[in-house]
Amino acid sequence: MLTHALASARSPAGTIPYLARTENHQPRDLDGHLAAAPIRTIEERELLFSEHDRRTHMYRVESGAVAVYKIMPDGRRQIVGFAYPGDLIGLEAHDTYRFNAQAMRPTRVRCVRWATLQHIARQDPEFGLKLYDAVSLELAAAHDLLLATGRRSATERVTTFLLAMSRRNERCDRDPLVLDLPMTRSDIGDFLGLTIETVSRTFTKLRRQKVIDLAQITRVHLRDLDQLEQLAEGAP
Amino acid sequence: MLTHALASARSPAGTIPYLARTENHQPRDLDGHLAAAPIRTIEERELLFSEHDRRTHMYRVESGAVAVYKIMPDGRRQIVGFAYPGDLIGLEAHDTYRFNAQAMRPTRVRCVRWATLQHIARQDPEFGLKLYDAVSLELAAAHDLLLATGRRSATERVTTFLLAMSRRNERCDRDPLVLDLPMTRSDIGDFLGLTIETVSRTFTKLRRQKVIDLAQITRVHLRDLDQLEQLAEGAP
DNA sequence: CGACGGGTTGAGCTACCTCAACCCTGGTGG
DNA sequence: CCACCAGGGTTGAGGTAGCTCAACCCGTCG
Repeated sequence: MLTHALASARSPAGTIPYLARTENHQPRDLDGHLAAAPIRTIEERELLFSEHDRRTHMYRVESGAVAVYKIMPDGRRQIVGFAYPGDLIGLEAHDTYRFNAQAMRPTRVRCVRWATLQHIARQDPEFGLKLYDAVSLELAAAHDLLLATGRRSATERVTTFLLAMSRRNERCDRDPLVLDLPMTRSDIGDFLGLTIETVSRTFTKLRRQKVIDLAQITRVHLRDLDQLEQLAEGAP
Repeated sequence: MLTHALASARSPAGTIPYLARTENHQPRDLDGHLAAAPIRTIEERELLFSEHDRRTHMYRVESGAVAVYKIMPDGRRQIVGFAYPGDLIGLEAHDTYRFNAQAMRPTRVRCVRWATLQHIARQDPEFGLKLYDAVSLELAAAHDLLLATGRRSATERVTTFLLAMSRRNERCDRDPLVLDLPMTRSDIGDFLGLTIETVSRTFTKLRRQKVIDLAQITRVHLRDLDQLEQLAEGAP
């Protein structure tokens, strides 16, 4: 779906070897089916589906943005990814959904019944392999997130996140220096494993260092990409 | 491959909803092919493959144990999983390996050329779906690890790890109360995102609390499963 | 206008990291 | 056979990054 966000392709190949260069291509045949698939509209904060729901559909985000997360028994929340237009949700094989998916803003998704996908895959072996490829991308994204959060400083996490968002913009032919962050500080924190306070402090620190600008809360301008990359790799 | 380790199935369904109950089943057809596949023997510390190597094979561990990890530019290491007998390695679609795989002890693996797998999948749609299922399991395992390490205390991480190992034993019809840990403290630390010192201290704390016994370094006896589970969920 | 949700900022605390000493075991070689 | 060494593990003391708690700000909505 989206932790692709953390995959960076800005750097020359090999510079950040631990961040896989995952792209958000979907199987071509899938595209065909999705073009015709019905659209469902969900409002801000509305759930697309919940954990343990019977897994009926696979979705592709058309517009808006969706947070995918789990709630732990003690109430803590781990966001495993943000899905943007073009991203797939609910792809992995399981008879129930393993996450909650909640719209961060008004969102439209195309819905494909899982049974349909399975049916196609049984007829067309290539399609099955495409599904396999798509989940592999998800897996790479999950590993990227794992590396991005494991034993790294708040600054490293936040800058990695910003660079990933920038990279996503680039892929979608949008300005890689101007980020629109539909998620709250709390969302970012629950994604990166930080508290809202630490996220906030890190943003202001970056602003003071003239690495970013915070015109509005949801709008971040990247001022110094080079230093941002330095910071993401652990520079002081 | 193996972060399945962190999937717990000991608890009644729903008790630890954030730990998916992933099993280490492989596609049945795959089993057939693996039974006939050639065996490669690797010594302790030897690399099965390295990151960026051309991905030629998929492996199944027959005996021994393998650590799968990435090295970050600053030298830190993140282990993404431990592969035990029955586990698959190098399953995900990518033209190069995305990790290093190193034997933690003398190990035998069966090797299947990726081209062969692909060939079969093109002929037999069911097989493609099996691959898809298998990667989905990997994905679930990666998410489990993400939840296990994200913003949780050292005690929670270590106990979760121990319970996962116990669960693995149970699946393999071995004593779930006696764990054989082939990995060093450093390995455990790099897996859970902790330093060796913290891992060590946590072990001795658990020993003092009579939750575990440490007969030998590589052998852990679980004394109080209930409390272990309490601790894994965040009890003081 | 007040209430509320989200964000920022500050002060203090604590869990974990760092650094350093020490122990134990197994292997090697004189 | 024992001395030595190296690698892994444990334990302690001290430092610090990020968490907690709390106050405050600001924009929005009723």
